[in-house]
Amino acid sequence: NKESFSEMGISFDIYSRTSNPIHHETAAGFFTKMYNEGLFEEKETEQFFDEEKQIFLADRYITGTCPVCGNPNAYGDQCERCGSSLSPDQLINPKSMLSDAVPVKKKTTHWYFPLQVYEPFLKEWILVQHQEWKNNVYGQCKSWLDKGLQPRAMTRDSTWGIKVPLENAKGKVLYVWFDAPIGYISATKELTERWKDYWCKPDTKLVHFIGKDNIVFHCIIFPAMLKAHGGFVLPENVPANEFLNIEGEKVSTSRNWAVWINEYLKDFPDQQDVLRYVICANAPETKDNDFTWKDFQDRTNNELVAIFGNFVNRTFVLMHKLCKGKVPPLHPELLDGVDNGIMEEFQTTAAKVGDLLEEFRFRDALFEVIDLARKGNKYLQLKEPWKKASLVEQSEPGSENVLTAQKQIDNTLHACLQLCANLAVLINPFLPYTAKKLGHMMKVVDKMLDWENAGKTKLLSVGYSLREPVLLFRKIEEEEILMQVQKLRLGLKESNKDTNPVENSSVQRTNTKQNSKIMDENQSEIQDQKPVIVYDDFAKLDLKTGTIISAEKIEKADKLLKLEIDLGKEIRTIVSGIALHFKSEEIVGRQVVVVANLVPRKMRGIESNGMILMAEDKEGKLYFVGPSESISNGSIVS
RNA sequence: CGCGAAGUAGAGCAGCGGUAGCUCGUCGGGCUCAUAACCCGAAGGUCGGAGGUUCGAACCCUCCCUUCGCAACCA
Repeated sequence: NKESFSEMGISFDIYSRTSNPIHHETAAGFFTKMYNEGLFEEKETEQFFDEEKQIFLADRYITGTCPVCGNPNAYGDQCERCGSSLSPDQLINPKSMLSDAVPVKKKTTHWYFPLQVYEPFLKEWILVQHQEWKNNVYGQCKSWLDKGLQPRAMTRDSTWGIKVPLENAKGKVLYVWFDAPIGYISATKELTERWKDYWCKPDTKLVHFIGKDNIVFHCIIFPAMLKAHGGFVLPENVPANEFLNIEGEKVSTSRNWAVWINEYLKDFPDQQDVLRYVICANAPETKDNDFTWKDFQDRTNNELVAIFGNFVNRTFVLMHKLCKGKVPPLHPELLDGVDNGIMEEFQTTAAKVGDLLEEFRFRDALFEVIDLARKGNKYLQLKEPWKKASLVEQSEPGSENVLTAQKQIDNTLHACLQLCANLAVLINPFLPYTAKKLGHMMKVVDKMLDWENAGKTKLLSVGYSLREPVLLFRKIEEEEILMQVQKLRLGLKESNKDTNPVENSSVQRTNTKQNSKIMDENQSEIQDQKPVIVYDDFAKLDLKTGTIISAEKIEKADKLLKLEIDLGKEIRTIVSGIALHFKSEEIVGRQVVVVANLVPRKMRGIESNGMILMAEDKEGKLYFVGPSESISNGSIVS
């Protein structure tokens, strides 16, 4: 959430949500303009309709006998037994899963966005003009474009979402992937009246930082929408990352398989940059990667402490010992190739890092910065100012040898100090807290850390006195990471046997996978305020307590668990989309609250008779809602 | 046979037709201003598997395996 970002030194110009009125307005306006210009195909399709329930049925909600293998429980889209792809027309004795009524064909109108119209444009724009896009992004786009794009419905029959702003569109809402990316525009509007400077001027570089699961929406559908609407810039790049796992397993906030920022900072106070470093140095830029605490320790101790921190520390210690705590003067007549070489290195590294950042190769960029510190260590080693210092001590004061030696020491430490200043500038985008600490040691203003100073050789003026060194990083001990790994494992267990229901939250889980993803991207949340209802509406709900007596994962469905719930008088089968959040064995025996009079619905062939109430926190973690103490099954909840 | 990405030393990555390389770790030696760097040396890889093209393949082609994502499911 926003606080965690902020604690880690990540700030937002705007942190918004798609439930905002300005977004509804913007998305509806976007649709209206496209509609008025005739950019949608209004298509009336005949869809199967359940007259009893007065609802349109998607293909998979129709069941019947498979014409191929005779399976009596085939679906309108596919027969699970023989694997044939079907259409509902082919089914023998079709019936609605919701009511057993025989589905009738009824007309429904939706607005389709003819993506195929923009295919030539997209092919040119992506396949020709943006060959520099990352493999994973380019490959997926190419595959979609090669297959040929299809018209895509931009509206849905649904009760929630942004209403289609047309008169004859009752019960129709905008498709989530139509309105969600428009949220980026809405948020900019919320940020500034001059939002057009960002969205409508050709010198804007629009970049979407996303995960690999959202590539086509940001590279194909949204750009096509922007192009169709007109007047907007298109994304310059979409450097989608792969996924980061933790200790070999997928991150799961609900299973508590995660490193929580607030807890991290409790265990590692003031060490934001260490985590930032490890995550960036090991970012899943080209393939899925793993965060391990061992790697965290290794990278911290061997790279941050031993290379970067050590270089800065030894430079400062030597400067205080050998140069009276001041930036020593430069003696050009004594500069040799090695000295000049390291000074040139500032510039080449700065340029390299800059280029890599422009190419979104953050991992490599960060490596170059550390590598500069590594070169600093080598330089210092080669020059051995401490040896010259002992020469100065042993020789006669004022002699030629002594003067020369001191001058050489000056040159070396001058170069090292300028290098430290450069390190501060170069590391600033990655490790801002470290850059600040360095700035403090060098007694410079924050302005010096600006990128424009990267590569400059005169960031610190001669004679300026600097502070005593502070250690930038500290070693991570073995016990610390063992504790973290244990914490992770134990945390996983605790969440399994956690029986305390969340009492002050009764938010029903309504968001789908898709809009929860959009939440992540837009940093927005689902509508947390629903319209007021009368008591009668509430009274219609038949809420009962029940105990989960069995839970099993459903084949071929990632997220579904088939639950048997003891409601006292009866055992109900309920299918629930929580398999990613809970393992079946860990929820058996739990008391829950069930909506008992919900329309039955088949999912993956299993009829679900009700729904389990869940609460979801900001992180997307799910909690069962249940009685605070054990209570007899079938008790009324009101 | 739905589509895409990935599979290279203990870890993380680069190489994408010409004697297998980088950072870290490991082992031995040197040096010491420093939270120990730096230098010298060593071990460690049948480049996911099997075929094929080529004088030559980690690299090109074919098939297969594994992982992740898309799609489907997600009241």
